[in-house]
Parts: sequence; C-alpha cells; structure tokens
Amino acid sequence: MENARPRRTSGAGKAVNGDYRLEDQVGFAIRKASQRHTLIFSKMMIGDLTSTQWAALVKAAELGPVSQNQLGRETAMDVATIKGVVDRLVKRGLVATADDPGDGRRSVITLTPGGALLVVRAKPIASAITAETLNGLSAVEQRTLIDLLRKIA
Amino acid sequence: MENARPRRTSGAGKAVNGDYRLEDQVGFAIRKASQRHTLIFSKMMIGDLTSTQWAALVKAAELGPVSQNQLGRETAMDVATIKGVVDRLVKRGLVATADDPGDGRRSVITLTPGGALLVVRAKPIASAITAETLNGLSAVEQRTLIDLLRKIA
DNA sequence: TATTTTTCGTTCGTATACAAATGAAACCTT
DNA sequence: AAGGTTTCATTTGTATACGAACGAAAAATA
Repeated sequence: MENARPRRTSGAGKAVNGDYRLEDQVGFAIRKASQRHTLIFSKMMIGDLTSTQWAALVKAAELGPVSQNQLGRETAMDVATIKGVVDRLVKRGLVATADDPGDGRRSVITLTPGGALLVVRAKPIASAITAETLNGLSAVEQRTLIDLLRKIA
Repeated sequence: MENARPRRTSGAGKAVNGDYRLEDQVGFAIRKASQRHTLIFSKMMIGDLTSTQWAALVKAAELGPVSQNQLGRETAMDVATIKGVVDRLVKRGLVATADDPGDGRRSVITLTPGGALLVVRAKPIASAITAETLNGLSAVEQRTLIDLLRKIA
C-alpha cells in the first residue's frame, strides 16, 4: 500500500514544486462561499434586494441621513459602486437624496417610509439568510469563521 | 460600571428585536475578505491576470484540453462568465480554442506556449498571494478558515 | 488672504457574476 | 428511426467592483 497519497513532495512536509491546487487557495474558497451566499440571499430576501442593496439600506437606517460617500465607506463600497446602488434604490423609491444645505458637494441620503418599512420587515429575513448560509457549521464554528474572516479583511 | 456592554438583549443571551448588525453577518465578512484578497492579487500577480483569469489558466494547465463549459465548472464560473474570461485570455494569446472533431458543439481550449510559461512563472506568486492574504493568521487558523469556507461553499 | 490639499460626486472603461432565452448538436429512450 | 431530453456555446440584460480621471466645493495651511 505504498504511494497511496499523491507524491507531491520530495521530503517531509513542505511541497517542492508544481504542487499548486486551486481548491486549496483561500481566494477560491472565498469566491465559492460568496457564490453560495449570494444564491441563498437572492432566494430568501424579499423586495428583490441584492445583498449590497440590503447593506446600503440597513446602514442608512442605522445611521440616519448620510452622505453618499460616507454610506459607501460604511458598507465597504467604492464611490462608483455606491453610486450605482444608491441610484437603483432611489429609482425604486426606497431611498431619497437631498442637497446638503451646509455643504455644496454633498448629497444627503435618507430612507423613505417605504424603505424604512422594508428594512423592518427584511431584518429577520436577513438574519435567516445568515443562519442558512452557516447551517452546516456548529455554533462555535460559525463564530470562528466570522472571526477569521474579520481578521483577514 | 453597569451597562458597559450594549444592552441589545432583553434577557440572557439571545437578541430580541432590532439588533441586526451588518458587521456580524457572514455575507458582509466574506465580501470584505474578498475585497482584500482581490487587492492583494492585483498588486502581486504578474501578467495583469485577475484571480478568475488565473483560475481558468491554472485549471486549463492541470486538465489539458477542455471544453469551455467544463473549464467553467472546474473553476466555479457561470457559462456566461467563463465565456468572457476565455475570450479575454484568447485575445491576449494565453489560450487557444479549436473545434472538437468529435463533438460539433464543443470548442476545445488549450494553453498556448505563452500561457503555459506564464502559468509556470505565476504559480509561486499565486502561492505568495495566498500566504499574504492569510498573513495575520496562525498556521492552524489558516487551515481552519479554509476548512470552514469549504464547508459552507 | 492666497494657495495647496482634501473631499465629494460623477463618468468612463474593464472585469466578474448570474438569470434567462436561444439554436445547434448530441444523447437517450422507446 | 423518431421524439424527447440534455448539453454546449452564445447572447441579452442587470448588478456589483474598482481604477482612473475630472470639476466643484470645502478644508487646511502657509
């Protein structure tokens, strides 16, 4: 029963040469996990919200009136990205923009009543999405995963 | 020194109501980790390869001639996504396509010599990218993170 | 105050990501 | 062999994601 394991090393432990497996890389694992989460999100969430739109909405609810760039920072979105997200939320009447009286550059973003209502109704669903995404893990593993992800983010 | 911690619960342990923090959700943590990885990847990788392009290249090297959809499956890419990726790799001369003689639907994808050379040279860099992405974690934590990501993917 | 720097929002270009629809080819079953 | 099903590749439409450049406004500083 020799050579039952792949002989990818030339000594003990550390690989030597052409041993690079896509499946072993964090980046690939992150991408696959992200894909599954996105799928779960789109299946479970109400109001046709994407996970990024939800992030912007719930942050806007938490923060109250915010500038667009600030909202982007809080939700980890590029200025160009948050613009597109906000535009789509405005078009759907979930969010409104107004000129900042004190700062000619800023446009202040606020939840509309409809947006606020949607946030209230979607919160338990968002929690359920997180739970479903983590459903193969024990409680300890769930916490560990989030901790480790935070550490490398 | 009472109420030093946020009072978000109305009993012991489990939260009750409007306590949903974006920062505590896996999806958000995954997105942020993905962003950092993407940044590291683009800064370190050679040949102007994105992480998805790299995935396609290294899988094509591992598998030899493959159909486009098959390559997409191996790299966790949608048919529409893998098409765009392959198109760009073809345009850059890293990959070539040919009609499958035995199957009129398939187009077979192969690495060009330039593509093969790039894979050889980029492998150690790709490993370094993974290491850099994980660099705040201990060896055990690194393995744990990848294991847990695989479990939920 | 005048100048420099920073911040804000916008726009352009490129690259994933995926649902859905399509036509062609292959496969399977009867 | 005919008919139904699956697979392959393509296309369209929408939504992130980010680098880079831009003008306008505010802030910092000389």
